[in-house]
Amino acid sequence: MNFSRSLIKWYGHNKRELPWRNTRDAYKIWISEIILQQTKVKFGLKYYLKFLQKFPTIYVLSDAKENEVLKVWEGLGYYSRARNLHYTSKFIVNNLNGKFPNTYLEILNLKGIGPYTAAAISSFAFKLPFAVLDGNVIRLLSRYFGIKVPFDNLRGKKLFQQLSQELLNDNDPDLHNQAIMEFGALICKPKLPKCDICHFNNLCYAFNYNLVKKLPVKQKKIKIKKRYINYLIIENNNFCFVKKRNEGIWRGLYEFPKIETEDSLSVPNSKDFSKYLKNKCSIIRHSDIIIHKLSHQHIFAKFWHIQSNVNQLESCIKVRFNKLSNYPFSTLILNYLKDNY
DNA sequence: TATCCGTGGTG
DNA sequence: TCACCAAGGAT
Repeated sequence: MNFSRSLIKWYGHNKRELPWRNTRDAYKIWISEIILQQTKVKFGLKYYLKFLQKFPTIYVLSDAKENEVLKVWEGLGYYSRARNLHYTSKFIVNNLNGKFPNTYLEILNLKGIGPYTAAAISSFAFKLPFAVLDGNVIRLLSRYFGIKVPFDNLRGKKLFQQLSQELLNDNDPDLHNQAIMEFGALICKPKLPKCDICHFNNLCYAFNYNLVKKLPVKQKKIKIKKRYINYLIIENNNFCFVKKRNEGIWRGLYEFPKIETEDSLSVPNSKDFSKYLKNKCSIIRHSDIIIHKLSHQHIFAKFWHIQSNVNQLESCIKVRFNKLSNYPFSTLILNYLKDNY
């Protein structure tokens, strides 16, 4: 039995029951694949169920407001996925008569869909012979074949993609792709892989040469920036002010007006405050420093509660405290609101 | 092409 | 505690 057949047989006996595996509906498969990008299955599952409940068809999604889509996505991270999903739903409804494209290249051309997702949808929804290459596949191939080429550069990616495609079972590309990813997720794991019960250990290069912990090889290291942000919760009776982010991290989400400083979180000086508060105001209290860690930056945040009589703020909207939950916020702000209101 | 984009789990 | 990583893609 060849590599692919063995994987598919293992998959048949060991797979997890997941809702997107019981459908050929390209819309549902698309949603699941976008949600699962850089996201653990267990975490993404609840968002998948919530998303399809709220947006059961591509038409419902295309009719929604961006705020609604981001609200459902709230807490999941990588919010451009939600914005692109929304954009592409409109594109398909308006230009493709609501019919999800059924060729690899057409799918690949959709916004938010790259090589991995195009191969996944092509194979799962249409049984087209395109091999997926994700973190699971890279790890498995790297170990099994003893590939020491770093995967996080163009040469490495091409090498792994080609190998992945060569191994593909053209008769069952859908099962093959599911199986190889599931095997990577459950057996050939990043840490403490289950080599003792692995069907392939006798033929696995890394296992035989004690290189399991060294493979795959990653070249680059990420650099982490530090940022210092004071959020101003400006209260006027039952109202406060928020504004929509238009760039950078958390684009499309809402936040309180803020004062960002360079080196540390000092008390904002009166000049900074007066930019926002021309009328009388008083600081009621402030939070401790909250450290919010993201993949590329550590944010040191402080929330300032300010009593004021201002009725409008530039580029801000005025929102009742009990209506804040209608707007999408970052997890950083969400956690703070949850603990303090 | 290097960097940016989130959050939570893991050992 | 902390570095690493997850069904990656856009710019």
